[in-house]
Amino acid sequence: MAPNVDVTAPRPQRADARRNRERILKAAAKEIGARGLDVQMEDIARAAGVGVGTIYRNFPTKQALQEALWDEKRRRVIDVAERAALNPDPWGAVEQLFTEGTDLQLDDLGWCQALGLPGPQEPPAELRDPTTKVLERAKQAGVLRSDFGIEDVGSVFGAMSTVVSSGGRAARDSLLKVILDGLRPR
Amino acid sequence: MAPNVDVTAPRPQRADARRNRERILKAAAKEIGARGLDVQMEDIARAAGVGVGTIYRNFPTKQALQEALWDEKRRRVIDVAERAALNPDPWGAVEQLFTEGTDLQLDDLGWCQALGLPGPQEPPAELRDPTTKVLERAKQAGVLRSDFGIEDVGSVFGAMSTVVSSGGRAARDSLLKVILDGLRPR
DNA sequence: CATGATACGGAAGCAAGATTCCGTTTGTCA
DNA sequence: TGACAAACGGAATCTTGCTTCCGTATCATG
Repeated sequence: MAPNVDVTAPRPQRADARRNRERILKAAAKEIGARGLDVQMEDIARAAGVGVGTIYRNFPTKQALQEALWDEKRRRVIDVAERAALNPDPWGAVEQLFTEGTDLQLDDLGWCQALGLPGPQEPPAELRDPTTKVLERAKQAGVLRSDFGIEDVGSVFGAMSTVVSSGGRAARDSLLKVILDGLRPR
Repeated sequence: MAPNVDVTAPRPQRADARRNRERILKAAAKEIGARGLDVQMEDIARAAGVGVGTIYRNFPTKQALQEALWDEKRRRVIDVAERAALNPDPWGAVEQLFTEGTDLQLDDLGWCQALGLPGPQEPPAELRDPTTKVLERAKQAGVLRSDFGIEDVGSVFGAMSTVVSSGGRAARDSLLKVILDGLRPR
């Protein structure tokens, strides 16, 4: 037997192909972030400097391309939640969670639109756990209203996404101020 | 000259046509309210018991049909604002404004979606005036935070629309409670 | 640098849904 | 009730934008 014949091993991707994949992701993030979910595949291709066919060689559908962007985004959202959970100040952690969380919405219209759509109601555990920690700790410390649960966090981000996408930073700041005040115990 | 020849007078619409127009509006409100903005013209036609052609004889485009629905909706929203302005309790008026305003969103998915879209930023005077009155009176009485302006009212309704359309009444209740608390002065 | 495998561009193909069109039906009026 | 205009239904058409396909160009290896 030839021990090195591994039938399952596709040889590595060509260098230019890998480069193109990155360009596509970057261009898609930029275009969708700036103009929203309904930018056309042609526009993304043009921005990436490739043909549409090249996009489809990397991502089977437009939806799959978006999903790839959300994966990346999800990583950043989880990062925000984890860093907030490390904040020693219980109320500061809450503020940080929502402020930095909505910062991620500010320059990404597509993401804001996607948050409005009926998506998966259950966030992944990596996101839920640190978020729960922030809430519980704040309630324990008596700085967060006790009827505010993990599922309301999604509501707040959903709500903010609409406001951010139509009113930008200024609208975000005003409404977030109101909501944060409303989160203090009565 | 024949004094009764009025060239600008189209003779009155046929009775069945007027009936159909009403049916279409009612069916459109129901379908769009239940399934959202992207119900198909065919579905609306079927629900109204007419052919698509009949819809187009009354409304030149799908957009025009929606606009007709929003006109009706706008009347109800103005009504809410006017009644709130009559509420003798300054804070009660604020609560009434937002509670009844979001009640209008509860059974109308299409309207919620439309509120999320980049629409006209300036509300008509008939809506702005009573709303301003409610806010000013509440600020005067010291029961509303002073940095909350008329333009933030739109933000709140936009925010709520997303929450209502994905979380229904329960989500509306939770978030509205938070926001109303946040509207009290610090 | 020759050769085969990979990857590319973008025109053509398709699908979904809005809108038009026209032969038929129905209401109105004398 | 007969005649005509007004309305109707819904198949055909048009539009828009995603996806596929294939002839050509580029990379990697001996």
